[in-house]
Amino acid sequence: MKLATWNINSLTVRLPQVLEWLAAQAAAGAPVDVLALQELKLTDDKFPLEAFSQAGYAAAVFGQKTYNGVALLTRAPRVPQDVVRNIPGFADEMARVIAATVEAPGGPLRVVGAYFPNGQEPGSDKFAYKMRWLDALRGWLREELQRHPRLVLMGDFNITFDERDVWDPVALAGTIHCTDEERAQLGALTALGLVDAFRLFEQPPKTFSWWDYRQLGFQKNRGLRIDHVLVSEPLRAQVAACTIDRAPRKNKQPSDHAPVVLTLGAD
DNA sequence: ATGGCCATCGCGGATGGA
Repeated sequence: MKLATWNINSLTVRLPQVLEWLAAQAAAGAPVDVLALQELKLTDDKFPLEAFSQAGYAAAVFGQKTYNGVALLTRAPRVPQDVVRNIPGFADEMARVIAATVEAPGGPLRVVGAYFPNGQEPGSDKFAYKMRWLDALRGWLREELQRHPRLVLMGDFNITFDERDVWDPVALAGTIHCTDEERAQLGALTALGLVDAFRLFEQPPKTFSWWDYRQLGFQKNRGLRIDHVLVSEPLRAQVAACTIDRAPRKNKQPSDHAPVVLTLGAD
């Protein structure tokens, strides 16, 4: 079973690339079973349900005009069940979280797709919002993990774990995505019993999931690893692989993010 | 380097992203 997360920075612009990527995975013999999308930047009524349906996918959508917006795609015959939008009990104008249960080998899987706040700059109002949002996410996930021990949290976290995730850890020390406060929040999340699937495996150094559009960031591999897949402890033994697919970042009009892919074995 | 790039809204240039 294959799951993936991808911040596509406008589904209006990137729909053809998403369909093309899904088709390429299937053609390679390993179709994507669940895809979490972030930054749709469109409302639910503009979501291309029909196009995904023709590609063999059902969808749960939580859209928003201009900013944010998240969705979960599931390959037929799977459908997203028990869908939850945003963090229950946390009032939020922004569409950042969508959760659903999907069938999987070894039992149902709870999948949480999330677009974490950027935070802009330490000390800013947006940074304070990011911290509040992370507090609320953690509180909710603690309960969610009790209800659903087999849980995957994936998305654009907008936080690096450590200096391995940063192209220039010295120059970027203490800047947004790299602050101690953000990393402490990430640590608190993993302390709930969530594991960074990517680091369960030996990985090439300087593997990133995002590159700035400016200054030939991708060509020079000046990037960050800020998109993550976290799995709950009961799933750890099932994790067969976790990789970042740089190929779509080479497209003509790419998203600034690349998809992160998780492969789960039978058990 | 005051920024470079990209998407949105909307038709100029601000805002947000990371």
